[in-house]
Amino acid sequence: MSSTERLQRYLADERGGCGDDEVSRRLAELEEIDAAAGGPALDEDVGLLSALANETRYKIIRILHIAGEELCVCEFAPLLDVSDSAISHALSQLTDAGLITRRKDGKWRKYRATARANAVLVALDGSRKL
Amino acid sequence: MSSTERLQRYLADERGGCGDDEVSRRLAELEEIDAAAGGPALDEDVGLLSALANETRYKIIRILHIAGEELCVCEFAPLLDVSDSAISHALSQLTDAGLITRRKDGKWRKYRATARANAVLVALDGSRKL
DNA sequence: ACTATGTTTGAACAATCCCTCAATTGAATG
DNA sequence: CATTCAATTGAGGGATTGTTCAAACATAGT
Repeated sequence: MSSTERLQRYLADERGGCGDDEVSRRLAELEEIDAAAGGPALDEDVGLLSALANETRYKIIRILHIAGEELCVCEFAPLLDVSDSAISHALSQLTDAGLITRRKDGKWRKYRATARANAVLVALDGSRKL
Repeated sequence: MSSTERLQRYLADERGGCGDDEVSRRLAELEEIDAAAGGPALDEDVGLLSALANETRYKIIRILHIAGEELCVCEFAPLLDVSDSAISHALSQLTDAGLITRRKDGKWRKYRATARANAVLVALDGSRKL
């Protein structure tokens, strides 16, 4: 129980409760929050955020989001200052994360941002300060 | 102009335009998209996403989001299986990214998720498939 | 002042990431 | 079938990250 000793002192200090029932009640609340926070969505969300947390990949998503339609790799490659290989690696990661979908059209490959990708960008744009 | 040769072939192949005006028009569109995608928001967004793209830091934000109120470090530390030092490093990065705010209360430190943090989590929750 | 406790900071190191290069696949065309 | 071009894949290595440990700082109580 060493991990809760500090919490017990905190509850005694800052919240009225000095009794064991107050401590255990708050502990139960926190456990419940923890259970809700640690669901299966955690790994998927962290994977998605990791995929977006890179300038090259973020820029690809942003370009596809602004375009509002599917784009050929050859269309946005000139806008990124990395090799075609790096772009392909980036597209693979974005696909795995559920942020883009791929369509084959002859020898060209076209990519489109998913609704999930658009939702995250809209949230970022909508919460920007000033 | 070697970077646009492939694009020229693509436009000739897939879109009717074989003329230079068609190519330059599409190029202008893509340049405009690029300019919009590469604004000053890029670095800030990537920084924010990088801060969230880690299990420890994501879980802290998720806990604060669910709690809906400020929490003392000592309250959520027991829910994370890393050292206090790691938690403090995580809180520092989250603060720098604008995802949490800090308040001193005696010897305790209390943290709260920002509106921006909540907006991103809501977008993630709202776009989850089934 | 001294001590105890909560939190932060800096150094250090393993683990991971992100790029380039080289080779490969897949599709269209001569 | 050979060639050409678009895109992908895998290996390799330098850069970055995420954690722990030890030490320091800050606040409250004795």
